[in-house]
Amino acid sequence: MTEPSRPRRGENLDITPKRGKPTLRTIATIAGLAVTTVSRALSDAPQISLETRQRVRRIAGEIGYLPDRAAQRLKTGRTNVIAILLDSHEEVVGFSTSIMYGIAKALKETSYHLVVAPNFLSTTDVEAAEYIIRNHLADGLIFTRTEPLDARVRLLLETGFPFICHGRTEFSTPHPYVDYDNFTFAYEATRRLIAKKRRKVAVILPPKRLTFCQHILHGFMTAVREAGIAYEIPETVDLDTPADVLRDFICSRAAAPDAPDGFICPGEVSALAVISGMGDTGRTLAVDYDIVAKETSRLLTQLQPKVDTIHEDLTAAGEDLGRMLLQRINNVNPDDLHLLLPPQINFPIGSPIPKTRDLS
Amino acid sequence: MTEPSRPRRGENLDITPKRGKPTLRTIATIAGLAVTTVSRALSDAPQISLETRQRVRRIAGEIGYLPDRAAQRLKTGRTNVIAILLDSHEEVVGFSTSIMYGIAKALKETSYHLVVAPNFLSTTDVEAAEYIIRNHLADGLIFTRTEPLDARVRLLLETGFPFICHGRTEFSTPHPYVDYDNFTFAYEATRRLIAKKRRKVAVILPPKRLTFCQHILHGFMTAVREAGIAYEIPETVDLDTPADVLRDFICSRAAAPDAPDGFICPGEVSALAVISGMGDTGRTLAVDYDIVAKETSRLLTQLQPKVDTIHEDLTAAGEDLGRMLLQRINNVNPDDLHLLLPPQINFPIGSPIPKTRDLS
DNA sequence: GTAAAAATTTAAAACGTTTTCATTCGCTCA
DNA sequence: TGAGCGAATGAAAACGTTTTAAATTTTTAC
Repeated sequence: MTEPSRPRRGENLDITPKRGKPTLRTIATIAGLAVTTVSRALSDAPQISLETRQRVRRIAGEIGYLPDRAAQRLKTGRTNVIAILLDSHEEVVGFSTSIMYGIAKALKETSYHLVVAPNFLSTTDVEAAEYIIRNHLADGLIFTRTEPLDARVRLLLETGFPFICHGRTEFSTPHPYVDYDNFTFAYEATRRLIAKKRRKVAVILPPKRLTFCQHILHGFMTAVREAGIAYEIPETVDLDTPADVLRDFICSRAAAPDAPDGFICPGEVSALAVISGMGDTGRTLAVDYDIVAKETSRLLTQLQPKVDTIHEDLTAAGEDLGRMLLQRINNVNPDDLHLLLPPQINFPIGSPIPKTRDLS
Repeated sequence: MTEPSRPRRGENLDITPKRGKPTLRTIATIAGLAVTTVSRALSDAPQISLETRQRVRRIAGEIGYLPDRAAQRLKTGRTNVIAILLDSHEEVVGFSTSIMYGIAKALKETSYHLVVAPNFLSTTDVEAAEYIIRNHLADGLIFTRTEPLDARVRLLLETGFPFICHGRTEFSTPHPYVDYDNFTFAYEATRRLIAKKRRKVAVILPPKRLTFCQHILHGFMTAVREAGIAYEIPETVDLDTPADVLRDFICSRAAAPDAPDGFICPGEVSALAVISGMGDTGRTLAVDYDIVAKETSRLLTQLQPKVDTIHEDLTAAGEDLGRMLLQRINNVNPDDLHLLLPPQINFPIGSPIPKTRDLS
């Protein structure tokens, strides 16, 4: 047996690891400590003496140490990533971008990163969620536009994978969500039109399968019934209908003698389509008819003669989504992770309204 | 020497690893092979016999094996991730979303994921790029809205980190890019207005620091000079100006006796602002003035009396960006990774134009 | 002054891959 | 027959962490 090739203590002077980046071992060698101790010192473990902790921190800072995420992830099983199912539809201007911007804001000072899940394209949203769980691509998942019995929610509840969604569902098991109070949006929007003496109001609803369609419908119907006025709910178009199709529909409808003289538009594009369609048949906004629109960007601001708007702050929603998902990952009770964001009404409202009547 | 403790073939029946997920070892045990061989078989290494290869593949499929990305990443140093610096501005409708959608499309069948870099928010874009390089957060980087001497490009060229950008620069070192032919856009747009007998044309330029501002200006000036007509370049507003401010500007300008009767709008929001502003002072589109707008969503389609548009397909650009970045990561020569996307002109053009005169 | 207890530190074994280097096995060729 | 060869497989060492269990030092208690 020849001399063992293992270097004795201090013998290995080549501190720099293969790839050039400093590792725990680099710090350990410099400080004359064990890797274990360094690891503990950096993660504020209890047993490390204050002096050692500070010295390790200082060295780490000086040599620009950054933990290797892959190694951490391999060891701990945590990815430090949250994923979002990116929506392909873009009828609400800047929808996904605003949400993502907000999420990124919430993740800013954490160790988490945001990955965009390759959901769309010949894959359903459920399959995308499945993909994320199976590959353990993230520690948590965010998605939007929920349905009452959303298949994604069902899957995630079954597997116990942490998630939060933008929009409510009707599952009996509670789960985290952030939603916008679309009931109040629709209720106040409708009352505004009624206050402006409009006598037949119409609402452009979101696709029926989406939960928030029910909320808007509910708010709309409540106001309409309270006032006892005529109303109209177009069946052949919805909020996701391309602008030109929607406009053509409005055009044809405007020609009829019983055409509505008030419109609730829960999206800026639909508002533009209505204005354009009505304009084509000689109707003037604020004279012959009125609109209350949901505003999510600065698109409508000041643009038209005067459109009443109710604002929905999607970036704020994104920030809440990110923050609350992190809480969920840290085992906060889902019952404490419900948030209903209030509409920001950009016109004077009349009599006080009953508060949040739609929370089941 | 005592009996070695290594289990004999088939002796270790505890196939399932701690975390429940099948690993290479699971397959190896089932197949009675070494982990090495399994790894090779799955990665199509040359020395493995066809029979073994097929058997391993079959078993892997049956037990639902998925490689652990963290382990691969730790071992190989490759992250299998590409990052995008998300732009916070959203004056071009759906800009970021469309690009990301395209990138995701390009990444679809690869092992790559897309992460959104936490760039914005009290951090400059350069710092965001630095962060990504230092943390080795991704194998490649995508960003948009380049400047002629873009600080991000400079940094990335220096460090040799793979990247591709949307927009050109003026660096002498070649680097991959995808760009839209904004020269032709502006040139043809201007010629269209001239053909419509407009006698004074104005262009809403992007912020001056951006490269594509120069291209638009160049195309505009070329057409204007060829025709020898009057023109106007507003100095106080640009494409990133909020819609309401832009509209107020147009309003005030429209009142003057020397107001333009033709507008180039390289973005849909600016087109709406112009229409609104001109409308406020009693000017009618297609009668008193004309617009040629760049169209990136379906927002303007059919909406207005008749706006001439030139289309820019941002999703296609995103797809090219993703595809070409992967090529760059695989060491394709940067000189071969240049792409200039042609405008899609939605109106009849007159005489043939010289082709791509703007490529230096 | 010593034994027990507490406070620190450390060695070594994982996590699941890839990769280097060795080994086995059946052949061919002298 | 056995050296030499190529094809196929395998053992073991990494990659950079975290964690379990053990060892060391220091403090406290008597």
